Amino acid sequence: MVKRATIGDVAADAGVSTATVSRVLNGGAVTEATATRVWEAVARLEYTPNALTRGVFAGRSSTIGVVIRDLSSPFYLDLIRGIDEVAAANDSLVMLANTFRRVDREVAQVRTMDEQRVRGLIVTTGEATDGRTRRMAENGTPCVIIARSVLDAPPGMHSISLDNVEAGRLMAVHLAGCGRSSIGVVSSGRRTSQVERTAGLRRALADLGLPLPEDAVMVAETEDEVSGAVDTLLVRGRDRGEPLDAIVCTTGRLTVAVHAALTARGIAIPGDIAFVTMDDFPWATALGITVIAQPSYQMGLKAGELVVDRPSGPVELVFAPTLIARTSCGERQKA
Amino acid sequence: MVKRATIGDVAADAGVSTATVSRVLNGGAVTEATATRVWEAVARLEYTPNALTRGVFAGRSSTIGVVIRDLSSPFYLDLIRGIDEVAAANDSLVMLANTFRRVDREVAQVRTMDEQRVRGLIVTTGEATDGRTRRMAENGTPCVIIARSVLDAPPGMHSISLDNVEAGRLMAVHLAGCGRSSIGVVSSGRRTSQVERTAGLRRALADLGLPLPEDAVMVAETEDEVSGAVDTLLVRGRDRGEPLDAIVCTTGRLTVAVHAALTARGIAIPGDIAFVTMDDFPWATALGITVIAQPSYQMGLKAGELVVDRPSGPVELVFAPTLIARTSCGERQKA
DNA sequence: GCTTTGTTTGTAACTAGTTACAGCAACTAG
DNA sequence: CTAGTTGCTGTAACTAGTTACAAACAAAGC
Repeated sequence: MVKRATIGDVAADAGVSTATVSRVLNGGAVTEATATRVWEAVARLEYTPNALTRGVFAGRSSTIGVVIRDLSSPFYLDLIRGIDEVAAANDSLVMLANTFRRVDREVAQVRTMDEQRVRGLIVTTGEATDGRTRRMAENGTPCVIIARSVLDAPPGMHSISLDNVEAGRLMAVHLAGCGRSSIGVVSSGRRTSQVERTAGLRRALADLGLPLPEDAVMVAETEDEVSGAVDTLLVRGRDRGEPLDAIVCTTGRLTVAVHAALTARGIAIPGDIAFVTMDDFPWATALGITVIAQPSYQMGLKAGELVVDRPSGPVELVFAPTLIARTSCGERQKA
Repeated sequence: MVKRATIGDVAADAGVSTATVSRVLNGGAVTEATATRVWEAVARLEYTPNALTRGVFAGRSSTIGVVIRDLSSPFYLDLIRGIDEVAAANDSLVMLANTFRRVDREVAQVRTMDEQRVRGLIVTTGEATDGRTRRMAENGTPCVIIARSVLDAPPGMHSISLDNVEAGRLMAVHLAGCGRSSIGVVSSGRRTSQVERTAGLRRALADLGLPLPEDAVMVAETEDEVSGAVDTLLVRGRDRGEPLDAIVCTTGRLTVAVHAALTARGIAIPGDIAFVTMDDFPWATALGITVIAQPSYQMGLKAGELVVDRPSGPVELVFAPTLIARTSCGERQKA
């Protein structure tokens, strides 16, 4: 095992002090002749500076920490790509952690990010680590909370989310416009984003004279629970005397499962039932699925910028969703 | 901005030396009474140890570096999930970088990983950084090359890849079994994995008495080039007097584009043309697309283990592909 | 009571860098 | 010919930890 060259080795090889080598590397005042000798030594010894040591002195590392709830979701992938774009433009790297939707892992990962003295932290959604992220912000580490708005955020603590109420409204208006009136909802849980989307949907539906009964909303935590949830929705609609003519899914994570549950029952989309879901994905075009898209890449870009630019106050950014109409709600197609 | 507590602050608060605090934190010989006082001081000051400083002393950081060519690919996402799993089990984190398929970015990112003194590096495919990864391996940083086999690997340099020839063979046997004989291939480029898949396909096809002409293979570097490539393939088949009855795609990255090109021309799958592609994906079931799956999650797991376990010699792992038959090649469906 | 032994703790050197400050040479000005 | 300014470089202190070594202390054995 070959030992790596240190700044001391370079200094000895070039016949100067470590201070001079440091100045050459970081652009201080040095003679051209000295600089040349140092650069030659750097090349000769294949010297690679130690970012850890630099970080110790600077008080923080140059990497951006990202804690993701669920890496399998395309939304998060695009978000990461946005963050990574900003990181690359700032000679930074992304330190990534996946919590697999588990609270204990979220706590551990955020703690580790703090220990790593990341230059900024981007978390989704960080309910369990609110205390630590606040403290990190106070310690000078900008924290960006994705998909949750933060009450009384201290300086350096920011939030980026989607206008979920508007997302629900877009779905309602679109479905009503397609002549649907009996709607069932599959939601993934009780976190704010899910609740807001359902609330937005319900409110807009009511405004259109189409009330959404409480029992027309089913929660499915995992993909396995989706099939049963869809069944229940179908039965309840029939019992109510208003057989379902539309299903809304409030999370992109369950789109595949809901679609599969519908087709497995021989239900035609949109012939029998209309289908709208959250988050655009590459295959949606081929499948003709109408979706509410989040500008996930742009959200990642903004999150990265908040970390890099370090605005002094707390920043709260709410992005607008857009409906991408395809054929799954029985839309009239253009020729 | 509140300054973070250091080990010195904890020592002062507990009335002991920094050495004792360090021993309490890392499990050295200390009196129970002392340990209690130190832990109380840690809690009181909300002390979070600095992983950078620890890394400086240890000579390396505790994070695993991962350089990915293209984060949009589902194959890489599963790979990362596998690596992340191992990292989490070892109190480690994943430091991620995306090269966006650009060589200059790959060089920069691998260099940065080296500067970060990552505990191990996992790269796809790292052709441009072969020299540096070899040196890193010699410096004691295990490097795992994904999707490329490494010649004369030094100790600590490993490779994980798919049996690409076998993947091609599986496609050939399956298509022949479905009665297809005139096959066109869309490939994504000239890198080894692509070439091997095509070669495996061609060899197996020849063994079955179905030669694959050179001009039945088209390269499409990007999604935009796919439509034209498919056109060319179709025309050439017709000109040859053997209209295409199957299209093979040798990369998961272009599956959507090839599928879209086919359906845009009103071509029925599998009625007019059979379709097989690489890499399984969630929607493949709904769409009935037959694929060659890579055990990407397992590959990530193994990559992570190679970094954590640091086997002494070079390790070369080749994984077997599996064909997942659905309906896109005109397979007989089970009742 | 003195030596031996073992446990606990502190001092100081070490990791690999950065930087404040001082020193020294060279050049210009008076 | 001296004084002042400027520019380059080295010394040493600093970042926040870890650890080798020595010292202090108590308990046990003789």
